[in-house]
Parts: sequence; C-alpha cells; structure tokens
Amino acid sequence: MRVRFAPSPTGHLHIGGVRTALFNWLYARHNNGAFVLRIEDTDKDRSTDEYIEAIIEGMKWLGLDWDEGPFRQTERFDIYNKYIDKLLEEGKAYYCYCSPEELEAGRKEAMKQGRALKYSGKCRDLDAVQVEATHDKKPVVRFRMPSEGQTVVNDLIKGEVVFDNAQLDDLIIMRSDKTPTYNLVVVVDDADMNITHVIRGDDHLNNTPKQMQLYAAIGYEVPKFAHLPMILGPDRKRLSKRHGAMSVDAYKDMGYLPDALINYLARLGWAYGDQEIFPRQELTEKFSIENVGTSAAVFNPEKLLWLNAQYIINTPAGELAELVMPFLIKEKIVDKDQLPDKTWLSKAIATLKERSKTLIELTNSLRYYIAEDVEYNEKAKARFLNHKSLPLLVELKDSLGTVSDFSAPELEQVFKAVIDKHDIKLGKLAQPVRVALTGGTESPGIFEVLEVVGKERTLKRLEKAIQTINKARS
RNA sequence: GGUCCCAUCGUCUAGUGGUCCAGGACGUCGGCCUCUCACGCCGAAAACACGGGUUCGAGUCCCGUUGGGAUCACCA
Repeated sequence: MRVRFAPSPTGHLHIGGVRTALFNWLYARHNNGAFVLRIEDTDKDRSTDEYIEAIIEGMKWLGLDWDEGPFRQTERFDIYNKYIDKLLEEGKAYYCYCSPEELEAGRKEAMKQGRALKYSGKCRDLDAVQVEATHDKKPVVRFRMPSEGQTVVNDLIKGEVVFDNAQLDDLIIMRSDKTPTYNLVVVVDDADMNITHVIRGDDHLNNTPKQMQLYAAIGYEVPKFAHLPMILGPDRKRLSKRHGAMSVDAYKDMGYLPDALINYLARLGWAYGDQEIFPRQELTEKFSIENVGTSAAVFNPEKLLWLNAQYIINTPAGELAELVMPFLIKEKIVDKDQLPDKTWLSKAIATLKERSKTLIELTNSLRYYIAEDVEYNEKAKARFLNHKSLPLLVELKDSLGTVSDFSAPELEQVFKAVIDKHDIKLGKLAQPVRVALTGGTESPGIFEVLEVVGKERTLKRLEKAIQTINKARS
C-alpha cells in the first residue's frame, strides 16, 4: 500500500498538519507501505520556498521520514495539462467565460434564496457563435459534473457517506491563467503516484465525491479514503493561528521533545485500551485505522506538557545533554567554543530531569550549576540569608573546607554533624544553603547540588552568602 | 442557508447488547513521602445531550430533537 502527505506551503507546518502526516506515516510503517511527501504548491501567490523548507525541517525534526519525494506540483504542469486537454476533447469539461464578479453575485443570490451555492451552468452548453462573442475573454475550464444519481464514499473511518450528484458543483479545474487547480491535481497525482489510501482531514470529506467523479472521468480506479476528525481549539473551533503558537517550530522552541508531541498527537483521535505512553516502535506496531475515533478532539496543552515531562524523565541524561545544548547556547549560559564536560553535564541533568517539564525549564535550572556565580531571588534572600542562618553557614563552610571526598553521602555526614550539634532540623540548614548555592528556594536535594557544583564553587558561594549577611547588618 | 460529519467526566478517551450504580489519563481538590521544589504513591469530586422506538435487557442498534463542527473560491 502507498499513502501520502500533501501539505500546501502557505504557512508553517502546524499541529493539524502534523497529525495528518503522522497517521499516514503510522499507517505506512505499520503495513510496510510507502510514505510519499508531495508539496501542493499550485497556488503561486501564497506558496513560498521558505515554507517548503520549514515543512521539510519540521518533518525531519519529528522523525516522520518519507520514502519518496518531496514532489512539487509546480514541476508537473505538463502532466495536468494533458488530462485537462483530454477531458475537454471528450466533452467531460468545458470552457467557462463567466467573470469572478458575475460568479460572486450568483453565489450571493443563491445564499439569499437558501439554495446550495452552485455554479449556474451558464457556459455549460455554449454554441460556436456564443463562444465567438467571448473571444477576448480568458476562460477557465470547468469539469462537467453529472447532475443525476448519487456518489457513495466508503470511508474507512466514517463509513458509507452518500451524496446526491445534483449537489456537486461544476468545479474549476484550470484557472484563467492556465494553471490547474487543487481538485484536479490531487486526483491526477494520487492516481499517477499509485496512492492506495488517501488519509486526510475530514474537512475534505465534502470534496471526495467530486474527486471520485474526476477519477471516473479520467478512467482511474479510486483509492480508499479515510477522513480523520479535526483537531479543535479550546473554543471548539478548528485549530488555527488564532489559538496561539500552533506551529511545530513553536513547540520545538518551547523545549518539547518530538516523541512527546508525536505521542500526544497519536492519542488525539486514536486509542489503544488504557495505554497513554507509546514509544515510537509501539506506536507503529499498534496503530490501526479501525481504532481511530470519529469525533473531533480538543487540543489540550496541559496533557501535552505532562507527556513531555514523562518523556524527559525517561530520556537518558546523556541524550538530554545533547538536546539541551542548543538551548544553553541560545540563552548564553554556555559559550559555543567552550562547552561543558559531557559527563559532568549529564550528572547535573540527572538531578534535574524529574523536575523539568520542558527543555527550557531544564535550561533555566542548569544555569546555577554552570554559571560561576548566582543571583539571589530577593524574597529567598530576605527569608533565609539572615542573622539566624549566619552561624550555621559559617560553621558548615569551615567543615566543608576539610572534606576531601565531595560526594553526596559524605556531605550528608557533614550536614548531620552541624544540625546535631545545634539540635535543629535539616531544613533549617538546607534552605539557607540552597539559597546560597542556587539563588532560590527550589532545587534538587541539597547534597546532590553541592556535589555537582563542586567544592571550590560551593565554598565560594557560601562565603558570598556570609558576606551578604554581614553587609546587610552593618 | 444547502450538503455532509459528530455527540461518554472540564479535556483526551475505554466501552462493539447483559461482566457498567460506566474504566483509564490530563487537569482540579485532599493526603502520604520529604531538606525545598518536583517525581512517586493513596484518595475524592466529575460523564453516557434529550425524546421516542427495537429488545427479556441499550452507553452500545434505529428514528427524531437539540447542540457542536466542516464545507459550499479562478485556496488547498
């Protein structure tokens, strides 16, 4: 079997498009079929090379690899023209000389009268004399749709959907500038590329009977169709730019992992019992069209965030070190020419994994591990760096100065000695130290923090905290 | 407005006529763990849109109502 993803490069790759691409990809991988990438760029006014590049980059980042393409429809015009000529010759299509203004007026009138917004059929059967009278106009080509009977779509997801042919419009297959339109090229390409299963959003369901008539006119076998339910925004309207950052790039920049996004999108409209987390391998193994739901789904950012956190927890620290590097550089936490030691960075990340929901959060926490110095959060400083903690900090610093094995278990002993002596709880000591080391009141376990920061910088930061307190008192 | 699609907790969903006083997950609330924050664990509130059928029996099948969505371009 062969499937395809056919985006039009009129915008960035967005969440809805990714979901369509994903289901095609999963179907292909599950069935050992071919996944074709085709760029539908026949709208010259709105398509750009930048968007084509963005779509390709997005697909690569997501790991949705394709077997053929990317094909561009603008490079295949001669093929489409051949079919347009053939349809004209056989009388299955005709030239239409109506002006856009005229058509618009007809539509308004139809809307007013409560009829379907259909072409009047004015140019359907012009005779030679009438055509002669319009010689100075640039015509479009319309497809002659049957006006009687029914067209039945046997959809893999929606089931049997019946359309009265009288409802179908004589659609334009060639513009007045002689370029072909979507409804023709999609049919010609899917046929020419031997696509066996057309999996796409259900916003295309109404187009399907028209396209089936085109298949019949051209003489091709129709593929199987599967129309995926839409993804909606929180307002239950079709997902769009109005709903904020919805491009794949945006999620990449916000520190989401591709696998988390893939997992989330797969579960939107598809389920496998009670399972929530699907490693990619399992996804391709378990995916099936039969388990795709029929109703539209609201996009839920909170659940995606939770999934991303799960994926970060389950990703080895060494891999996260690679993934977080671009963020560290972008935030100027590290210098591109002076990268931190991989082993050390992995150790730092290991302490932070389970409290970072995104790579951005991880990046920000890493700041206090990597930087030479920390800045205090004002509230934290006021609460914990004061006369009460001063003697404790001084004593701890002195004790730590003599420790040779600066490891968490050893450090715990040092802390224990101090709190035992003063008969206080660990928190009384740990929080001031935490502020001194990280600048804030939230961090991994304090012994781990000390170990990662290392003896030299730990002592330096404790000294700075002590001086800060003394300065405030004088 | 015409046509088409859809309808289980706030959200994603399980459920394919009896095992459902409806299960899981996110979120919310409460608790445990605890050096903070998380993670983790335990618990709670929370749904079969409505009305008719069919059937011994309906969340599950049929019809209608209501509600939502999509589409009707010389866009794709």
